[in-house]
Amino acid sequence: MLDAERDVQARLGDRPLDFASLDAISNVYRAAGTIRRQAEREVLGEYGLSFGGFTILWVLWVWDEMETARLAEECSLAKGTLTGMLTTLEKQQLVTRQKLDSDKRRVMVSLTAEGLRVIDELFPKFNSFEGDMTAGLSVEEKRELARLLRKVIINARGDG
Amino acid sequence: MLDAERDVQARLGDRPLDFASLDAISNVYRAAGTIRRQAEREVLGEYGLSFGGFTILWVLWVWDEMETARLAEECSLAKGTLTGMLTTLEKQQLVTRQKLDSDKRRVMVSLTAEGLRVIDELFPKFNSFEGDMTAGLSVEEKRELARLLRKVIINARGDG
DNA sequence: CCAAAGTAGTTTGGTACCGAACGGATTGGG
DNA sequence: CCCAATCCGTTCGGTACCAAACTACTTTGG
Repeated sequence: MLDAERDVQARLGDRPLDFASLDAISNVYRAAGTIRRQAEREVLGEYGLSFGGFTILWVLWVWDEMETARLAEECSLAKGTLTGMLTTLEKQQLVTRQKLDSDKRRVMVSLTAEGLRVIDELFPKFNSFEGDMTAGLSVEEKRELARLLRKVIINARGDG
Repeated sequence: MLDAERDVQARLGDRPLDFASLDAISNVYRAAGTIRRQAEREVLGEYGLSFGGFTILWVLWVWDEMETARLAEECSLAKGTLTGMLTTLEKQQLVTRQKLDSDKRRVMVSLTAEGLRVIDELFPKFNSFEGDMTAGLSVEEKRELARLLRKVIINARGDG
């Protein structure tokens, strides 16, 4: 148990709360925040990328190009947020925007050659960092972790 | 499998990457982001609280009062960030700051009566939301999820 | 046709959040 | 003592992020 979990138990253990859900969801946050900061410091900082910016490059790497609406969805960002981040990435010359001929409201985003070079070099480093973050877990445990989180994600999306 | 996971596999499956770690860590983020937004919309919004602000109130609820350095650590925030958020919470009259007599650089933070009232009313709602987010998981699975995340958290802290 | 409704991305205003620089308070070696 | 190093919280400059208002474009119904 983490110190925090123990203290919560000591302080609130007599209340009619759902502690199993509490610990699970609290730890999702603790994990995400801690990993994010660690990633920005150890891996992304030297490339001048935020975690969000990295995610955009990664998504474009996997899918080649994508319209902004879908990209915002994939990156779990509000569309207004994505606009700003794409502007930042455009200034860094890592992505380009192009209006669609078929519908001039829409915008297609893709990696530049430099963007491709960066994510090609960076992603293996990031993946190795992911390995470090899951050190001590067996492959089966990693899969189980991914599986359980998948259920949580679907629940969270469902009510949206 | 989530669509995103499937597409990654299709696109990068032939590369020498650690996919078990990739899926596990990616899903930690997806889950955290999705839950956070959902929580702010469904539970915290009506109280005018951000997720971070709520976390501060929650920590103070469990520990009664806390110095800023420890509070920042518990909430996974940079100390500069905490200063701003405490100012917001002070304006909302939910917390108070008090310099220590023994060391005038230090600041003790505690809930106001109103802050206590709010978190007392809000936390059960939030805990019920946590239950919704883990619907479909057995108690054992929730514990397993918390356990696996705990290992990740410790790894992430360790290198810091 | 064309106006009204709908859709897509951007702009805006505000909070959250970080790292680095700052300034007051404390502590320790000489 | 004393001042230099250290320690704390705050301030500062900048990005990330959201929701809501806005603008430009497309679709639809009469």
